[in-house]
Order: sequence, then C-alpha cells, then structure tokens
Amino acid sequence: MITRKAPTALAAVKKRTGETKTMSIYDTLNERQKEAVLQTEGPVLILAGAGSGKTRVLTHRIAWLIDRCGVDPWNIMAITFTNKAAGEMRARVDQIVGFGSEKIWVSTFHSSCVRILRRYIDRLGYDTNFTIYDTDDQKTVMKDVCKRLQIDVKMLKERTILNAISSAKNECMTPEEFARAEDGDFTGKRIAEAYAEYQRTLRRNNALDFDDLLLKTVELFKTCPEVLDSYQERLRYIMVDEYQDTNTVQFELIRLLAAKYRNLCVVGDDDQSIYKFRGANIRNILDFEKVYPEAKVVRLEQNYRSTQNVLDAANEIIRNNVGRKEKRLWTDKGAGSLIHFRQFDTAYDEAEFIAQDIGQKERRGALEYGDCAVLFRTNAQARLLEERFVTEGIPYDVVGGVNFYARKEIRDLLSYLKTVDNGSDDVAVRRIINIPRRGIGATTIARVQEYANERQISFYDALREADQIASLGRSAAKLGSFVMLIQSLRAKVEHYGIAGLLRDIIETTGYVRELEDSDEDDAESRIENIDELMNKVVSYEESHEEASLSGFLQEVALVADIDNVSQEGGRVLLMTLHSAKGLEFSDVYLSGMEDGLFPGYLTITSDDPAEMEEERRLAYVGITRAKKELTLTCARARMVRGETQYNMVSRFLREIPESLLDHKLPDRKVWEWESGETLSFGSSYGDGVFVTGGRRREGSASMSDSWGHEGGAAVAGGRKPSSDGFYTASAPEDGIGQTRPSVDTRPRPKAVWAPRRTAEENKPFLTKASAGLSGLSKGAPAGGRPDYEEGDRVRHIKYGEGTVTKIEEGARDYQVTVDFDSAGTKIMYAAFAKLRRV
DNA sequence: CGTACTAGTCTTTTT
DNA sequence: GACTAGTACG
Repeated sequence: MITRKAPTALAAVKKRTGETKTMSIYDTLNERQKEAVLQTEGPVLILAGAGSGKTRVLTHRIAWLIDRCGVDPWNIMAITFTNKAAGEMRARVDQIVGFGSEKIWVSTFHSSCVRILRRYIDRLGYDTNFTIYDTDDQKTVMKDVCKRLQIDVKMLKERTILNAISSAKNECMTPEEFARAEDGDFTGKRIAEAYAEYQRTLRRNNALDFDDLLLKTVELFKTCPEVLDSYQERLRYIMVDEYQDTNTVQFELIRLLAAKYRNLCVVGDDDQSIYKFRGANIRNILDFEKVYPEAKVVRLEQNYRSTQNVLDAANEIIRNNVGRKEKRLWTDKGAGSLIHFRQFDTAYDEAEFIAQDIGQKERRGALEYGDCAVLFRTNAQARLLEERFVTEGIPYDVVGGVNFYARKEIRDLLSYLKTVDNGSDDVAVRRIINIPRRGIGATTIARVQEYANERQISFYDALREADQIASLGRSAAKLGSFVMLIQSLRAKVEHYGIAGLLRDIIETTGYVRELEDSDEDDAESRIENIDELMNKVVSYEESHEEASLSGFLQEVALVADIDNVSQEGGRVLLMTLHSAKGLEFSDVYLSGMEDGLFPGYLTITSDDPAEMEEERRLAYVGITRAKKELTLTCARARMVRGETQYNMVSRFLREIPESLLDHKLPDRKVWEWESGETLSFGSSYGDGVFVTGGRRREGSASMSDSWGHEGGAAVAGGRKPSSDGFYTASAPEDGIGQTRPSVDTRPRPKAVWAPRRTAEENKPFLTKASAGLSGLSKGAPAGGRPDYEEGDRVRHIKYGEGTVTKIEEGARDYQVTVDFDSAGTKIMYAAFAKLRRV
C-alpha cells in the first residue's frame, strides 16, 4: 500500500552564502501556500486569488502527500474542468513527484465519470459501450421528441427545452421530480413530458448527454453502495480545482466520494465564478465551511503574475460586488505601467488600433506575439479583429467559436466512424445515410424509423432488414447498398486501423473529392479540417498502445476547444473572456469595453443584481490575465446583429480609479467624435445606448408608408419618430432602445436613445435628439454610398466648405478625404462626418 | 427527391 | 450580417 519514493522532490540549492545545503522544494512556497500544502488531513478550502500560485500549491501538496505522508499515489485524485488543465496538472505533478505519479487519478469531471461508467453503468441498465451525445446530437433528438409529442417548436423551442432539462439535471432532478415541481404551469408540464421522452430516447439509443455523465455517476453511487465504497477506498485524498465553477451534481459527486475519509481539498476563487449559465453554483464555495464545519480555510492573496496597477484595477472593480469573500490581491512587483485606455469612433478603428499597436510593439521588441492576447465578451467580435490582423500580417489564433468537432465535415466523418464502431447510435446513422447523396429521402427514413420503433430495434438494425419493410418499395435497394458499405468497412477495420478506415471512408464516399469540385469558398478550409482530423487519428494511434475506434471516439467526445490551444505557437490569441480563464499573458487587450456589450444588455436590464456581479467577475478575470501591460479599448459605434449600436464606455471602466489610466475617460454626458462633432446627453441620465439602422423588411408594405408619418404607434416600446426623423425614447418599459426586428424599420437610419436606469435617476428620458444627431442619418455605417462624389463641394458643420478629393470604400464604411477651404485636408468616415452636398 | 429561395433567429459566455 | 430551417417548385 505504501510506496515510499526516492527523494526526487528534494533539490540541492546553492545558498547565497556559498555553502551547499539541501533545501526542499517546499521552502519556495510562501507562508500561506505552505499552510495549504501541509494541511493534508480533513477538508480544506483554499481561496486562491488570481495568479496566486494555486496550481503550484496543488502539485506541491500532492508531492507532500506522497513524499512526507507516505500516501500511495494510487489514493490521490485531482479533478479539473478542462482536459488542458488536467494535462498541465499531470505534467507538473510528473515533474516534481517522479516515480509513481502515473498512478494518481488526474482528470476532468467528465472523463472521470466516463471512466467510472464504462465499468459499472450496466448496473443502471445501460450498456457499457454507451455513446456520448453532444449539443448537436441533443438537438436532433429533441427535434424528434417534439415531433412525437406534437410540441409546437415555434412556441417552445428545442433549445429552450434542452436548457431547462440541462438545468434540471444540474440540480440532480429526475424527470419525475421535474414534473412534480412543475405542477400547474402548462409550458412546464410540456417540458417535463419532453424531458421524460428525451431520456427514454437516450436510453433506447444507449446514449448519454454531457449532463448525464455526471448525473448517472451520482445515481450509480447512490444505488450501488459497494461501487461507491470501492471508489471511496481508492480515492482517499481528493483535490478539486476551480471549485467555484462546480454545479450541484458535481458538488454531490465530490461529496459522495469524500464522505468516508473527508480528505477533501478544494481550490477556487469566488471572484472568478463565471459559469452560472452552465449551472455553476457559487454557493458551493461560499458555503463550504457550512457543509464542512471542521474545514481549514487558507487565503492566498499574494499575486505572482501582475503588476500592482493591474491588481489595483482588478481589486477596485471586484469590490463593487456584494456576494463575495473579502480578498485583496497584492504583489511585491511594483506598480508597473499605467493601464492603457482608448476609445474609438468605430469598432473598425478599435480593431485597427489593436492590430497596429501589437505590430508596432513587436517590431520594437516590446512584446512577443506568443505572449499576447486580445479578449472580448462575445465570439462575434473576433471577426473584425481577425480582418485587421490579416491586413497587418500579425499571426494569430482564434480560440473557440465553433468547436472543431462541431464542424459539419468533421461531424459527418465522425458519424461514419461511429456507425462503423457501433450501429446503435441512431443519430449518427441517420446523419450519414444520405451523405453523399444516395437518393434516400425523408420519407424513406421515416418509414424505416417507423419499422424500427414497432420492433423496438435500432435504426441501423432496421436498415439491415430493409427488404422486409413492405412500404419501402424500390428504395430498399439503396438502403441495402448502404448497409453493405458499412459492413465491409467494419470487416476491414481490424486490418488497417482507424487511420486506414478514415482514409477508406473519405475515398469511398468521395467526400474530399466533392469538396474539391465545389465552388464554395470555404471548401478549402473544410479540406484542411479533414486533414486535421486525420492528423488527430494518427497521433491518437501513435500515443495509445491499444488504440481502438471506440477509444478514439470517446476521447474526441470530451474535447473542448480550449484544450487544443497552445501558447507556444508564437501567435497572438484571440478569445472570449470565458476562454481566457486560467491563462496569463504579458500583454492583454480587452476590447469592446462598452455598456451594452460588456456588460451586455441582458445584464443591464435584468432585475437580478447577481447577473451584474457575474459580469463584473468576468471583467475581473479578464484584467487579471495581464502580467505587464493591459490595454482597455472601446468604440462609440459598432455593428451588432446587423445594427449599428452606439455605446457608452463600460461602467466597469468607471470603477477603475482614473489615476491608474493613461488617458482620461470621456465625459459620460458628451460624445466627441473625431470629426469634431459633439453629441450631448441630457444632464443626469447616465450612460445609455443608441441604436440605428435596423433591418430592411421590404415585404411589410403596411408599414412602409407609416414611417415618419403616423407609424409611431406600431413601433415597439412606445417610441415615436420625432420631427427630425429619429426615434426617441419616451420611457420604454424595459429601458432598452434596441429596435426589434419584428418592427418595421425603414432603411434610413434612426437613432434611439435608451438610457441606463440608474438607481438615483429614473425619470423620463430626453425627448428630443440633439441637433448634432441628425447628421448621423446621412451615411450611417449600415447605409450605402454617400450622396456626394469625388469632386463635389460639401459642407462640414465645423470645418465649413471643401472639396471631396477621394472616397474610399472600407470594409463597411466609406472613408472620405476632403480639402477644406480653411481647415485643410481631413480624412473622415462618411458615417460620422455628416457632410452635406452644397 | 433535390434544389433554390425565403424567413426567422441569433449573440453572452461552454464542459 | 450570417447561418439555418423550412418551403415552393422543378
């Protein structure tokens, strides 16, 4: 049981005095960290602020347990959220523990559960070779369920139902419990029915979704005490990373595992809890001491990552949150640079600045691409930045967006692999049965499905009996050849391995050939993705002694995008704030720091103050990624969902003391555009947002004449077009000024003023847009070419008259160069210059 | 059965 | 604006 290992953890260190003395790795820890490492028995809560060396503490703690306490590595478990974190943990543990480290159970929640379920799930009536459904598969299943239950997906969307089911599962609720809790409410009842039917379908397909992996493990532990006991005996020392992100099922799982020995050490930072939407329950960390009254609590507040200025900014922001454990990060590194702040007219300017700034610094040697990241709130913001990075020739990688394994071509090929591996995955079989086109249509598929349902067999098994299905007629032959194809692939797997199988599939289906012949412009990148998949197969086969198709598919099912990110690529990383958690960079750019974007509308208008706190934590996470330089940027105008939004500076920026910033924040009541225009807001209305443009809906003739005349009544939120053609808000209930797509909006831009509802100020808002505003209508970004040409005489409100010498079409807007009679030559954006032809 | 066009939705964040 | 699902038509 006890394996004492050689003292690899001890390092000989040369002291300053010159004498050589044996000193342990533990001496490099600070007092607090040491405390956390040495407290090996009983429950421990480590409140680890950002950059306070928590991974170091965890790995050293593991080493200590093995080295000094004689704990068998076999009895230790370290659990994380992402494969990447698990991999890093594993590597660092290997480094300091040496012999025996491979026996430590280091893995994610999800893969831990898969590992347990592969062994024991038959006790719950599932087959141990179950398949794992991802979000896409879930939707396919739910679509079917809705059809069967005759749920109108227009009233109740699949996604909504799935979200409700996911929340229920995260709270450990069975369909029966869910149904009981939802008595009365019609929608709730329907969701409950859908939940039950969905679960039945999954079971029939021998499939589990992500949430089930956790839930079924808990269920297994509760119904089979002997199984639980065997794991309790094995996993005597449990460590959980990112504990603030655990949800109720995860909490329960850990609670069960640790119930016998109670050696549970959780590490987390309540200020970095940003996954509430995924069911994370911040109470798990806040109430840890209530659940484990004997818990030892250690606070790690010394930060080894950032400069004091960065930390001060983060501290000042986060202290506006109420529901948190008081902490204050500090460093002995010194103040460092001021935090950079810039505001731009448009999101294009912002992106351009970031790309150029990074390029310049790199050329100057002030920055390395590989140690630099640009962060944003929503994935959609990446595109603009990408464009700029391409033009500036800066190497970059975008993290996230569409997961590699969620791409169509990858899913198609994986479905083939799944079908060959195991025909019971109906979703996979049905996905590929007509890829490439085999003339098998919806009717045929429905008939086969019907046959399968009647006989309680899988879709694939029904296909094999196609000639028995009378209703099929001639189509049966097509199905027969599909089955033949799969069978022959199956027969060959043994011989040529997974890579060979994939190659064969690509060959016989002509998948790549079809792409090569297609004139779609993303065909090339799809082929690249397929090559990438092939690489992954090959490297899987190389790194696994007993590579199997099932093993590969299982591994692939639990991969997240962040898992594949390398910081060693020498490329700038573009990603969401969520993806950035756990990473650090010397230079960090936080873009889109605007009210309405970050924090987003939904948060601003929410009645639940907890949402704003979560958003603030996200800001905190973003800022604390920076080691040295932090640049915060925002734009006055940006396109969001095809509409131009005019946003004020993010309230989070205003929570940073001005003394920490290199540029003053703009006055929140006046906007000054580069053209010299100013736009002032009513005195005490706080920050707000303008939205212009809106979708052109040509079909709705009933509205087309009403705009600017009597049409106001049809506009949502009680807005009316004012005399100068702009919608101004007359106290919309929700405080949002965004034009709704359901409302007819004429092509010409209009602006809507929607103030933030402040605690102190909730009176009617301004009713008349200021004069300067009207100019915005002339060539708002969404609009077309300005109504003047090169050579035309124009008048600018500030610079007077001049001649247009150049009009350049930019990505979205027109850049106009004007020779002014008295003010000289100016280059400006058509959208904001508000030039009038004279 | 397949294609081409239209309408609607989306954008918060993801294991 | 972009993507997707749904529909009309060949």
